[in-house]
Amino acid sequence: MLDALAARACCATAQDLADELRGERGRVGIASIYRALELLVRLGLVRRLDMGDGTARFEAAQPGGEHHHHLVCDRCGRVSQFEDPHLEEAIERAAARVDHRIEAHDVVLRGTCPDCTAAT
Amino acid sequence: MLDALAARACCATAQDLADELRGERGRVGIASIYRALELLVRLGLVRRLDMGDGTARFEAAQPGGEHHHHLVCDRCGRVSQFEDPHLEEAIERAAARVDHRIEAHDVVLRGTCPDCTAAT
DNA sequence: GTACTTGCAAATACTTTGCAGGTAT
DNA sequence: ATACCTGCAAAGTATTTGCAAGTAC
Repeated sequence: MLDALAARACCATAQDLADELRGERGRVGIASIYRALELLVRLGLVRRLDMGDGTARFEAAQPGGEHHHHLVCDRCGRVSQFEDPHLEEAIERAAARVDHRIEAHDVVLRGTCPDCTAAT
Repeated sequence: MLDALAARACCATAQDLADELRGERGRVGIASIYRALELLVRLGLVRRLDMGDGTARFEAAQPGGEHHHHLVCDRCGRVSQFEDPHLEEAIERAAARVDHRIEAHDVVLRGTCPDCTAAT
């Protein structure tokens, strides 16, 4: 049940998840959402990420260490995703060069999405 | 005056800035900090960034488009910075490949800092 | 005086916590 | 009955906004 909520498209806010679950089952407290998410994050099944809009977003962790990064539209705020093995590799190398023991990384690209560019 | 507050080491929270300014001048409202920061961000002199701890951080933008990225310690929460031209280049290439018009990017590496590794 | 900035306090998120009631074992 | 999970409501943070007072021109 808890995994089911995380197994959706791309990153969702706690509110998104609450709305979706309220459609499927009856009453769902927002607190339960946060509690479940906290657990899942601790288990490494869900990643929590911030994209500068003050609200946390959550997304299911890919099984094979596989993961994507995010594009945020400055205009409409929409978040989409992309993958780039070459970038991934460059990050690995950068991570090896610093004196921290790196375990994870986040990349966010900000700009204007095609829709908003067209709507100008 | 406003620039002076942004011209500090690495990223600072609004609260940090308020504390610092209260030491220099007398009373400073937290609201003024946010108002000044909002203005500076809009002017492109300050960058706002989130590192997943729910509180926004601010840092002065480097003049020459020069910029660094961040390392966050999972243990102590300390934030440090690093630069990597090679990574920078890889990001540029990735940005060119997506269909958004990219104007900025953030990279955060998470892991354990040397101090915390030693303290284990 | 007019226009702009300021600090305080109230308002608004978003997230976490306390608690009483319900479910499962 | 015990232990756990839930929803609601209250508490806690971080940030924004309204407003009266202060400053600059």
